[in-house]
Amino acid sequence: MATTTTAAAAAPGGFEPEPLLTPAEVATMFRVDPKTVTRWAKAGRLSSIRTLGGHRRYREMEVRELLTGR
Amino acid sequence: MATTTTAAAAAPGGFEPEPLLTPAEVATMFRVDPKTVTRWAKAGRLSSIRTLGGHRRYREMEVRELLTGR
DNA sequence: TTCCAGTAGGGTAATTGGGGAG
DNA sequence: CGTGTCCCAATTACCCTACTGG
Repeated sequence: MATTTTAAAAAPGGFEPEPLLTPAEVATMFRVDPKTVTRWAKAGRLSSIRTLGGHRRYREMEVRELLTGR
Repeated sequence: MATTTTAAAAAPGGFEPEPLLTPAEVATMFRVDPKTVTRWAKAGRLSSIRTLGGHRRYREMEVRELLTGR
């Protein structure tokens, strides 16, 4: 496997899996409580993807942009 | 339009093989542990195809729909 | 055939969601 | 108005050993 630096492909169909972050990871990045991140998602300030069990996952790209000040 | 197959793998007998994903691939897409994907399959939340050795394979189409909130 | 990363199990600890009060 | 903390139930992550897939 020639995984250079941008290793992202996980599906053989040329399908690109999107990098996601857990609530705890986002909370750490913003230096807030995970509950606060959940509130942001509920308020629509932050888009979230749900696991089949109901847990939230956040787009790394979106979080990075918000951290960078957009 | 006789064969409107957009672009699919060839199969003897005009049979269309369905794109399948491994537990690790599905786990990466949802940002969860492969064991969690197995749990989803056992709970019936996600349909799975079993290999002759007992390993599970998942339909890429179904996984993508679940990811997109379908 | 051998090799080994990945998977299936089971069991237990850690996160998360949701509500609600401060 | 926004955040951190408490509760409980549900979901998920990590531990191990044995077997499968390419």
